[in-house]
Amino acid sequence: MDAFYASVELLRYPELRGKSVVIGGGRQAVPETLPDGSRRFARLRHYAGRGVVTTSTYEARALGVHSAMGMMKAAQLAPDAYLLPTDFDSYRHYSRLFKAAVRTFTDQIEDRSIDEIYIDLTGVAGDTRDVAAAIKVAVHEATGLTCSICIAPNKLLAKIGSELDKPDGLTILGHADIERRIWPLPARKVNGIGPRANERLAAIGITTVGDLARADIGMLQERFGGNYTDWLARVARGVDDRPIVISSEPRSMSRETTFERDLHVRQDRPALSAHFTALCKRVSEDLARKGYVGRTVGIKLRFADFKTVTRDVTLAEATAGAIAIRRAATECLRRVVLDRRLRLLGVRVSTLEKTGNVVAGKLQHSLPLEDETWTPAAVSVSGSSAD
DNA sequence: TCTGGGGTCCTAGGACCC
DNA sequence: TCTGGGGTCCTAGGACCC
Repeated sequence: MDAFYASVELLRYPELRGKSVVIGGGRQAVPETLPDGSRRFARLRHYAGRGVVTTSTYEARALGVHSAMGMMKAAQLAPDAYLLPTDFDSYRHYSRLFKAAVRTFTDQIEDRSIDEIYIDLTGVAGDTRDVAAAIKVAVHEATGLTCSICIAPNKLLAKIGSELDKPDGLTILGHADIERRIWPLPARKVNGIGPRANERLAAIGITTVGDLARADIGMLQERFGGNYTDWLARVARGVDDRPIVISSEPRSMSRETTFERDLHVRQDRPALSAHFTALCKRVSEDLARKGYVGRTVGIKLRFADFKTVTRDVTLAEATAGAIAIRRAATECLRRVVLDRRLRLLGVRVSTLEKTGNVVAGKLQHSLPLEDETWTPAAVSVSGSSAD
């Protein structure tokens, strides 16, 4: 889908069409409806606080505002841009609509994310370009939104190709097109070559897919190891034999929060404890709602210096209960030296098993849950805590 | 004025088992 | 008297994706 979240917002606020719009940040950007029915939108320049850009319209992108950019930086680049909060319920709604529209063509669909799918058109009758065009029409009729499609022999090429003609694109790529259309592209365009790999490749003079195709395999192996080199070599030739995976089970469920300010382990203990409990409850509810229990419970901490640590523990029995999760998460917490302020706290449950539908793990508020459990041993050891 | 939240997969070492 | 060759599970971290 093209600029999916932003496009969904423009359906609701058509007066913003053609303008720079940024979606993200915190909560306080809900448009206000005036007595005359017009709406007043927040402007990016007034934004203060933590948070990143979730997405932006093409107009804002032209000003250099991109996903994952800090909001403060975005505000410098595009102070006049309109600001909207994210509304995931709405995006999920349109996600279901567009996927249902595609499903009228085939059920051979791999669900990649809220706004992206792979479709196996092998068994679908008709010229593939016509089919793709018909899918685009169906998606637009169902949602009012445009998408970009690439028809290719595999997922690797389809993914790269779908971005060549955005928005509202329709691209056809065959193996014969690789040299002309894929090799000139930055290596970073390949799904799987991220910022880190891109940097390491650039350091040895490889910046395009074509560079990669011409690179000396032995040299790549020295730097990247065998498996990754094999993958890089296949990528450069457009080779990918991954199947379309039409169903899959979740591996983990988690919740995390970045605090509005970094919290001190002792001074802010009540707040931390409340966040911790709330996260455990939310994970518990998520598991129960979706019908899963999990055996491994983990925590994630991010310190003020952005260093991140995780700890996890595997239980004898799978659970979805908030109390059991909190108990296990507390055990994990005690294994971390808490000598710096915390920026983020997260709780995760993995090694999932399906239960069917189980009533949400009940939480007994009377138990030690609220407070006593946030007593990290390391803090006591450091000697500064009297309580 | 840096840097969200929800995921997946891979690697690597150690424990443990036969 | 330095000790094989499998295997699985657990834990921690990191890259990457949307």
